[in-house]
Amino acid sequence: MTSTAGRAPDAETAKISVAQRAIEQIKTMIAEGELRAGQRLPTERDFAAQLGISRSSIREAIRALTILGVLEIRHGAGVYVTSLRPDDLLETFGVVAEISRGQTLVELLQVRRALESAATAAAAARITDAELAEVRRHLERIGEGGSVEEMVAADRDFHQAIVRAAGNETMAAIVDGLSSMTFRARVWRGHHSSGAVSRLHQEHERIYQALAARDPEAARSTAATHVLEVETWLRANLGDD
Amino acid sequence: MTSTAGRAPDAETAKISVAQRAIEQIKTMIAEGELRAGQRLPTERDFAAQLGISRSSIREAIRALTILGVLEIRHGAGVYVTSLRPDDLLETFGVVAEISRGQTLVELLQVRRALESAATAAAAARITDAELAEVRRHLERIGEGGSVEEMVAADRDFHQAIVRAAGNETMAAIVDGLSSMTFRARVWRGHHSSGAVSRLHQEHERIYQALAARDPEAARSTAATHVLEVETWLRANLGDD
DNA sequence: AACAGCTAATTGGTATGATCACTTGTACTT
DNA sequence: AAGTACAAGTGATCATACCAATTAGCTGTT
Repeated sequence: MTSTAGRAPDAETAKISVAQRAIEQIKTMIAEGELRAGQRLPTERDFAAQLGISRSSIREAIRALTILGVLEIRHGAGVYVTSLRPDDLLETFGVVAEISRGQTLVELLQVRRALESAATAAAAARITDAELAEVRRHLERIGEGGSVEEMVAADRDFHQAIVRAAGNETMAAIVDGLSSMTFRARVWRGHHSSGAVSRLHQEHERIYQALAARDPEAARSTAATHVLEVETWLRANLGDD
Repeated sequence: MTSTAGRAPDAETAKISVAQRAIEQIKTMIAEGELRAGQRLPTERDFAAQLGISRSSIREAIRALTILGVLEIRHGAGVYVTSLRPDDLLETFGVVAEISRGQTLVELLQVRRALESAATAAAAARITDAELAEVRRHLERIGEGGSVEEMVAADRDFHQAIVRAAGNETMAAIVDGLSSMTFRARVWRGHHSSGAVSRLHQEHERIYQALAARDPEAARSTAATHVLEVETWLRANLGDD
């Protein structure tokens, strides 16, 4: 993929489909700066003719790259290259979390543990008062109780605000994709039915205190502990799949 | 009939495209176990009729999910659900690394630093003698010199073997996608022209020693230092984009 | 009966053209 | 001058035909 794109045109690309080749061509155009962020592509009809393939094929290529967050389609207006920023490109990452089951969910949480603890530590070192206040607001939303949906949304916003404060958009996009809403809901429901919600509250509070104290090491360990709690819960409830 | 009648009058699925709805339906079928790993889907013609859409549309949906690593198409044989394992689902992750530039590359390295240091620490705690020997082999391949391509391949194999030894396939797949071959080549060429290759060698050696000593903390810090070295180099050479 | 090779049915891949739906710019109306 | 209506451009969907790869079944030989 990386290596074969630019080189030997015949050997590698001979057997793959027309649409696949079109995908590679467009990717190469972007990688080499021929197509830039925000730029408009030729119309489907023109582009198909230009590449010597049918409209069906170029459409498949365009849709594939749209799925990957590289292109954006505006009905009636044309096809454009996205901003190519991490949050565009990593949107599909969430699909993994959505359809993963069993052991893979545990593995995903381990990834989240590594990333979120690093991000929370970084956030502690550079978070602004305004950002910290926002984190506080989400924390209080969680404490207010309410429907599971509201709790889940507040929970996500809490962690998202922290990770964003770390100043690494790429990491934020990945962490965000790692935990789907349906999975978060499962965790909350599970903790609710077992009366363990207070434990989550405590952990959130500790994370906030570490951030407020601008203590990276405390932030790192409290964040890791929090994800680990979810991890442990999941291991004990894997039978539900 | 399939979509609008079956569920709530969702404002969500009202405006999205036919193909997009088909994608969601297939994903839901997989998430709910209606479609299992390795299972075969109806033929394009049957499936299209079943969902009440055209073959073109179902094809777009199928291709999109193929790109995401969820489905696998076998020409003449049918469409199948993949293993749904992380290495299938995260293959597209590499696209981000391929087309990223500038600041995003730095951010990607920071993600890699967090993940690879965690994975290397885990590997130190559980690596087998056989796995350690494999790591050693790749390390010696790097030391032997040779073409840049060979060095790059050996470098990738070295890190890959370590991350795999951590026992988390998901993390391994992500880390693997984080560093494209073209980027690795850039790093090696850059260090070669500045005579700093020996620094990379030293770092690799230290990582290996930490693994051989089964010392997780040493493994964590040596791995982090190594990625940080690349990170620092990149910051100083961002003008090349 | 067992096996090899060929044939035909099955199924995905591509192409084409028609038609629908959305966006945008422009000319017209008020 | 502002707003509206229209028309051109462009993506969305569909239907159909034909090409290409695979698979299963048949045929023929041994």
